Amino acid sequence: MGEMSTGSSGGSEGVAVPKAVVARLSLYCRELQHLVQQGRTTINSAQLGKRLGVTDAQVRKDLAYFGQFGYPGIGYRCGELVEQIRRILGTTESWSVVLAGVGNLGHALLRYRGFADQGFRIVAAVDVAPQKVGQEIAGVRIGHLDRLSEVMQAHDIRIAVLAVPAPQAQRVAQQLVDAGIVGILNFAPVTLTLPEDIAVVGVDLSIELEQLVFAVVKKGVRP
Amino acid sequence: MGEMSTGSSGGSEGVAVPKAVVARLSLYCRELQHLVQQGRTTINSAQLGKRLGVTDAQVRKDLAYFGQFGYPGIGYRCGELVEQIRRILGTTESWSVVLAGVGNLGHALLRYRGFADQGFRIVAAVDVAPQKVGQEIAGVRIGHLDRLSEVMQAHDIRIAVLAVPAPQAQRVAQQLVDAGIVGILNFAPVTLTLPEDIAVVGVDLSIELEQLVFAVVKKGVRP
DNA sequence: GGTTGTGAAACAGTTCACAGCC
DNA sequence: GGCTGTGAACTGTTTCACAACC
Repeated sequence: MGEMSTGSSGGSEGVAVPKAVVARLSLYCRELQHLVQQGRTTINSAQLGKRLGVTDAQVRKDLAYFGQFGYPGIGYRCGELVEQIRRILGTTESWSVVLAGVGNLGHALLRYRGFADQGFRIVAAVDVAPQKVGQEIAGVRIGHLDRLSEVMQAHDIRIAVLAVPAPQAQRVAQQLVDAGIVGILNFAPVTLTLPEDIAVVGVDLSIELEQLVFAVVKKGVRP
Repeated sequence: MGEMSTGSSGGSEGVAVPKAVVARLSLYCRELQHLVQQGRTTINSAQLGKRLGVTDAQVRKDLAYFGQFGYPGIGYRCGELVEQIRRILGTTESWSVVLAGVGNLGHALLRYRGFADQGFRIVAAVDVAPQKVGQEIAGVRIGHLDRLSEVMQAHDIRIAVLAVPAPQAQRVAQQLVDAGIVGILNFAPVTLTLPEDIAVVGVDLSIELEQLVFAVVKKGVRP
């Protein structure tokens, strides 16, 4: 579990950044993009924080992990800060993504417009069902899982979205890793066991609902 | 907001429970359910923790917030602990859910089997598009957003899944609250502004990918 | 033997408050 | 005047380590 104490290799930042800070960075970025769309040019830490339910000091501290982006007496320039955060997150350039598993959810993810807006492009999909392989959905051709390596090399893909049924998830994840994938967004309701150098972010829709139910029950509500 | 009282057994919560603890509770529960399916009857904190990447002490401390569920020398009985955690989370009984917004994502959520497995039932859906209203998908009738109150009362619904486009999200969320919804699982990429007593859990698919990209870039990978 | 539950210690994250800057 | 960036203080969370128990 504990690694990367000596902040070397690749990343330009020395100190370890709390995971919670990175999560908030995405929220700041999203809110700032909305502000830019509305034509707003500057915002201060208190105003930005209030919109997201965090304190002004928190906003400043979070950003201070990565540099000095504000202007004393003014605040932050919205457009400029969006670019800086995108640079920090690594989303200034567009990322090519492969989708593994074109079921209900995979199908919806292929058509989801939100990804493109943030610089993500699902450029390929793979599945094992013969009736799906060869099809094209939202302009994306579905290949066979066994041809994964070819697909990945053809499109220079590094990260994958895993949307296969739970029983297949571990096996397919391993195939993704074998083919060279270094990051997986996992929608299957299982904990993947993979090499430490593979990044995994899990999204379990039922768990999100459970967390909501707990918050609701805490307030005294019952089904 | 909590007061301490209640003697010992019969677990009711007095102390504030960290959000992170509740999140892990869901993970424990999911893993335990898999274990039960495999026929396993007991597990100790170290084994359970290892599967999820947390320490044994963490597992025990998390559970200790809610009572004493383990057996010294043995560990935890899987089936029993699943029930206890479900009781804590409030998911022993089935929850009825309304889906607001039957686009790509909403469509997939209506068909998603994972919800039913965890005791969630999307029993109604609402939208505003005339060609969608009146349709039936996965056995769920789509009603008009304006008839929300009737739909909710008919099915005794407390919580909602919000899957409308970003520009409509705040307005529709307000309508949900006005109709009596007390918890919202929000898939729209916006921060909702709602009364404090409304529970909101946000899932932004692009943000999840951003977090994955950051983790990958940290390791030295580039698109 | 093995394992839990839990105070105490250690660590991490957040808030405070103010110097410095515009 | 307004606001950021940041060390120091504080709060919350995780880990340690051991008595109690099976």
